[in-house]
Amino acid sequence: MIAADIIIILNIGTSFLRFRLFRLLPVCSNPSIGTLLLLKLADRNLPKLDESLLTGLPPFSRLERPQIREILDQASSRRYDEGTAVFREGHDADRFFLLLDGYLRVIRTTPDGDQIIVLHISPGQLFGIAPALQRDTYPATAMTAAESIALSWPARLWSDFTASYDGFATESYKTLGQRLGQIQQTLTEMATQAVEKRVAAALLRMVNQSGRKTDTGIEIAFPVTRQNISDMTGTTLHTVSRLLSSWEKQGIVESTRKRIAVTDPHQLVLISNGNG
Amino acid sequence: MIAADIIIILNIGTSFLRFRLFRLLPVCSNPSIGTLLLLKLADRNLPKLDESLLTGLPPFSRLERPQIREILDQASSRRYDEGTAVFREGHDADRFFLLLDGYLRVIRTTPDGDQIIVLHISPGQLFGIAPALQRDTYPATAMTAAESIALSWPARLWSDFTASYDGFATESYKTLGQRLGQIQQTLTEMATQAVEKRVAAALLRMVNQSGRKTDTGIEIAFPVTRQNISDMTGTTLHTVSRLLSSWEKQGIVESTRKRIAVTDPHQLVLISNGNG
DNA sequence: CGTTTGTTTGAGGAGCGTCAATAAGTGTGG
DNA sequence: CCACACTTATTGACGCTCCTCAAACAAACG
Repeated sequence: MIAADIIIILNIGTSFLRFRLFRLLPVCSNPSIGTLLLLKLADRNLPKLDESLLTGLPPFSRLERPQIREILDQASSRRYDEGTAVFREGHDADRFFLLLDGYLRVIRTTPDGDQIIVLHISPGQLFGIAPALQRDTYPATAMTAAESIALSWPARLWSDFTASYDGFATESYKTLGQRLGQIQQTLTEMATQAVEKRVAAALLRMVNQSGRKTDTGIEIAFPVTRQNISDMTGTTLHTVSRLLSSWEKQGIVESTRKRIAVTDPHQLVLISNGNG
Repeated sequence: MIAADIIIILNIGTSFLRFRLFRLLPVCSNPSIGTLLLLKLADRNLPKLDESLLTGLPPFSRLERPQIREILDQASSRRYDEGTAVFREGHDADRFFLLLDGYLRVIRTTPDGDQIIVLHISPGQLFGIAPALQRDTYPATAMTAAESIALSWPARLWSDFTASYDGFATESYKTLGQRLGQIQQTLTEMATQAVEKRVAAALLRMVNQSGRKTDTGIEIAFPVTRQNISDMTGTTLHTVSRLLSSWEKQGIVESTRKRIAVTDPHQLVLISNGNG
């Protein structure tokens, strides 16, 4: 599979690569050696980015190709290794971003060092849109959960974009609204549900947002540690480990180091609803 | 004091009343018999609402009087008794609102009946701005914590407002951003801090947002029950009651039924920071 | 003056965090 | 290729917070 990808890429060249990356975006991204090669290219901005990169995405869906061309010409693209920060809480919010490939965690840190994961960002989503909310600093840190590539624009372009491009503002605020709803959802869970339900719900959320099928079940498409899950649910890695062990014995999940697959999602839904 | 208010109102008539309500808005609203009388008037829409009602408020601060006149002419005003819902979670988001006087709680309810208070809304703030985020239903319930009065407009006007009035969109999204930040703050607290700190922080937030000075300390300007506080902090009314009792013995707070005053805010800050 | 709503306080126990020790997997350098 | 450091995961023992259950009291309200 991987070998085939490489050969195709080398033979057909960059135009196919662009198509391939584009094709991957709307569905769940499946980073392979193929896309990673493209990432290297995009990293240097060598090939002009293709319009098809953005055509399917909500903020740009109503735009014509020339407009998308304008937008892309003003974008910088960059690759980030796993575990690096795209921007940090409190820093000047001078750019806004679009995740092309990979996965991000949005993280807040407390004064005494505890951190919690507020939400995850999947390919195709805008992030770091503090400028849209008239903030001059980012309210949270964006950290890559896997190797990622993102476009970015200077913050001052936000007002140009919303003014010039029909539907850009509309669609952007729509995703913002969804994100707000999601955080509220997490908040109520955190406040009312027992740890077991919260962990089950967190797993389900990741699986729904970025699950990919394997032969035995659905696996989360980016590396996750027990510690990560405890940061999402406000508990400790020990408790998460115990829960996962017990679920593995019951045949609900399978997991190895940094990899978790859900084999019986239905059962997990039952647990998250309290009928465990 | 109250008697004086009534006399003044009856003598001077409605034009002064409007001024009075306006004057109260930018600072902390101090609902008295005087404003309540006005509320009755506004309730029936009898006197045309005065432009000065909106002049000081962020979303309208950059507008000229004729523009504000236009906006007001399209508004409905209504009074709500304490404990009634302005709108409910899941209902059609057909209007957006501005709180003129009173206090609101934004509440989410879980399937099994638990509810949590996501945030409070103070006079002068927009709320129910689901239309701005392209939502067709409200994501939460808005319930009055005290007798309140609010203006509202049909959702379809939102796009008109943002298009026609300079700074309206900017300022609205700014408050939205602040609100998002506040929810994230609450989320991290909920996930990382012990109950005692969360309750202390919740008290401080209410005091900062809507505290009014009394001779012994600063009191929260709207009715709050132990149950309410437990809904904000994800605990039980019993635990809150125990905490308040203990703080009262230490001289940090004073409280009677539905009324809480903080007499030693500094001490409360220490507790919320973990140096209790 | 009875009813409703809000508050206080106690007793008991479970959930889950803390402490601790070990093991398994991963990457690095010689 | 092995030795070593480091990260991640597992599991047990212990005990403190804080929830649950229960009962009585106080304030508001018609």
